[in-house]
Amino acid sequence: MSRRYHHGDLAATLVDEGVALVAEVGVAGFSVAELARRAGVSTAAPYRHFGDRDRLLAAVATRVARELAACLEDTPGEDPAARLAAATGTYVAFVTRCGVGIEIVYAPALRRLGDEDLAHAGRAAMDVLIGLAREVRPSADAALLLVEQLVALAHGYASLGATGLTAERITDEDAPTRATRAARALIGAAPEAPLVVG
Amino acid sequence: MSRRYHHGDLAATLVDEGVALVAEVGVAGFSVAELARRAGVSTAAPYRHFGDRDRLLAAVATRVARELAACLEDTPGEDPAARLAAATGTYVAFVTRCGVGIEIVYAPALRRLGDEDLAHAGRAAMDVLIGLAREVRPSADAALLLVEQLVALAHGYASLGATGLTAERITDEDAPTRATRAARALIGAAPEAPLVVG
DNA sequence: GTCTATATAAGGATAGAC
DNA sequence: GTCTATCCTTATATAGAC
Repeated sequence: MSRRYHHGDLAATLVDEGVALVAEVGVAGFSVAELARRAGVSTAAPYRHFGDRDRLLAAVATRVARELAACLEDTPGEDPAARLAAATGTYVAFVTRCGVGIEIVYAPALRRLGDEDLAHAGRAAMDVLIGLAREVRPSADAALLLVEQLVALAHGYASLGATGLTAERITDEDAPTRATRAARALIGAAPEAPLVVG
Repeated sequence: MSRRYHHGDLAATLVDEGVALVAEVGVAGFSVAELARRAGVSTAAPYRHFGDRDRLLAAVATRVARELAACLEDTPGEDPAARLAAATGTYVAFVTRCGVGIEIVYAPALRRLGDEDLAHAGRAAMDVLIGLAREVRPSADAALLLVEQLVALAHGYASLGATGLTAERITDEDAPTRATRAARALIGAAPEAPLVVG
């Protein structure tokens, strides 16, 4: 029996393994060579399916964004405010687990590609949060501002939790729980009217 | 007149240029080779002053942490709460300008070195924020929790501002201003009692 | 579609000359 | 203390065989 591997769909395998690779080494550590190694093919093989490194990474990013949107959508909660706070925690948990968040969609190298699928997936993920925010903030502008604040908060907790600023920690809660707590405070705070761009 | 450059203190020059290099290409883009090039010396020269790449980066990180502490200390404001909110904005402005924030102190590669100066500089920077927080939160635990939340928020705004999630932006304010606004909301929110680690 | 082999480039690090 | 020269590793990407 041959040790040779027949890939029915190497492209799909590469995206699957790519998500796992990013989860392990982060976006910075992503490399076509390492990905090929894990998929059990030569370093040249991926280039038959994706023109270059960035297009392959964009495909991985699209998959990640879709999984993120699905996670956010599944977040439970008793009322809209609770769901939104919990979704912030879900976001942190997702980034902790997957090594990357929504910022991959806006990575300069990938933006340059103008990938439609990627842009759409990124927008879909944000739309989940915006939908929840609209239920706790009357105006559309206030809802967007709140989402911006919560995403910043979540992104920060995800980064700090990973690198370990938590040497300063004062509780035994994990990063997602602490992010949820902070989100609750922010959601509960009285909204200031944002300036609308003229 | 000789084109030859005599460095009275190459070590100091390397740290100076290292800060500028990190500001330009980020921590990920930091390289001894590029730094040597900018200092006008061979790629071997830095290794006479710093054992390896990480020790050189640690020296740069220490300098960055000290500059950050100085920036935070200089933040003006009418009262403690206003100063703390403004300091959050200052942090975002610093990271935008210097390409890195307090997380460099906790980078795994550098933590492994156990560099005393670096650890001290990092703690000093955080102590500025903790000092301000203690003026707006009665308990030490609540103050630490608030600092954690504000640093997460600042870190998130700095990252998103850089990568451009601001495609979603609804105001014409810059990232530091928006971070200050969010910080104000968080500081104004009623503190929840944090769990103390047993 | 996949492989082998190769061109090209960058970086970390060391040995030994000066 | 600094340079030149070199080695080793890693990665992107392509050409041509199978």
